[in-house]
Amino acid sequence: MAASPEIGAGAGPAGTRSRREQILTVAAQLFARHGFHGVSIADLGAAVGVSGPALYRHFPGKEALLAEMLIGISEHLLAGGQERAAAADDPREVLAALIDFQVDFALREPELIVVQDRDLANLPPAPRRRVRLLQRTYVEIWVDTLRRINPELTPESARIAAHGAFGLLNSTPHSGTRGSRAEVAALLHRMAWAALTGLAPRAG
Amino acid sequence: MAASPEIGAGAGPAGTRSRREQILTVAAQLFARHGFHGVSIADLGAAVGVSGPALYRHFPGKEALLAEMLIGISEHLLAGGQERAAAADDPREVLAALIDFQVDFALREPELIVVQDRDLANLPPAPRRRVRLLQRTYVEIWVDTLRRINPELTPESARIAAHGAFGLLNSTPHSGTRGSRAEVAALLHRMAWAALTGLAPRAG
DNA sequence: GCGAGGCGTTAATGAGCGCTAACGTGTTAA
DNA sequence: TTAACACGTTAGCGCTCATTAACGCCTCGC
Repeated sequence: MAASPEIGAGAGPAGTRSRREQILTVAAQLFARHGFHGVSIADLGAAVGVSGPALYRHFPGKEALLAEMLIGISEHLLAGGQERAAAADDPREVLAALIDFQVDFALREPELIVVQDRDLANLPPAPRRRVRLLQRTYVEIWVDTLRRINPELTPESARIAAHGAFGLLNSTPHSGTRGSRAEVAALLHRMAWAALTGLAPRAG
Repeated sequence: MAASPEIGAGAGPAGTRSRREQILTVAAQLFARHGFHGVSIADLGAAVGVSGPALYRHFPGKEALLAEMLIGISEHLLAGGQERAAAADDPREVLAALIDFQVDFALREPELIVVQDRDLANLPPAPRRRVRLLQRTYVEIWVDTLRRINPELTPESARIAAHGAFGLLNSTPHSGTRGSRAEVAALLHRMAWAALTGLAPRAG
């Protein structure tokens, strides 16, 4: 229900904030369940209590709505990643903070996780490039951190490992999140940590 | 390019095999790139060199095509999982074989991985239930194996861990698979192994 | 030789969709 | 008071799409 206040808070008069965010939140849920093409403008309007074309008072079009959503997600993740990367010197501390951040996001906003990688292809070229750039930059934070921990790791391997960690941490939409939030978070954190630090050549 | 011969080889006269499989293979690629609703029957026909409604000679409809594809994937995975589970007594051996099997599939057929979890929602209720059941059964193989290795693991945790491992191993479509097939496979295998066996309470 | 059926074609139908147009209403500011 | 504007409404346009209809080959078994 409650989205992070940062995400999707674009420019605009103060009075429109609420409705815009309501639409974005509901759109994320519907897109996550039925896919971008599986949700019509009419569905979207009905879900927020208005009907159909009223959405054009808030967004120039359906694709623009998706664009704002996905760009908001990527910017949020990148900002969080940069913040964590700058907050500590020890790369192992940074990695732990990055994992915490990602698992927290994945548990709090599973719909956004789903939409982000499923409907990226439905974006017009310009915003798609923007999202891809933001995502790449975010991944690079993880890659750099991994290679500071283990300098023998090639960039290729580090990138594959980072994507693997995202897949692991972003598996929350698949497992239903029945257990207690904190327990699931701890479990996923330990798994990701083991997966990423198990990369170092074994001592034994 | 080359799909596992088992997948999608349904019943039918020998002469139709080739075309049906060609359609299924091409459909997987297009669905993976553009999503089920983003690919029209005309696109699909064009991609195999025929035009439009010719597909109705081989499938009763677009959704039926998707159904056959997804059911084929789930059956293939389940069969492979059952085979590995029966091939060894030591649960650690079984787990290693399961990981091998999954990573091999994920590297060989990344499009199927993508379509399976993205377009499950576009299936009619009946085949969707079937796919879900097959998937659940496959997951249970992993859950059982994990709990045989570590009896203190609760079913809930084991299920979350299994889904996490799938997310990790199925991350291949995101990382582009540039490196050598064998190296990537080894890396993902080590990560999954570390993530899943790191669940045991540490000895130290 | 010939009927049956596998496999393809083009044309048409009907539904759903994104989006625009035209219009109504309440609040706000000069 | 009234003009501007934010925010809704319903109709309708134009397009795409899945599906069906009607028809034409080519290749068999007889």
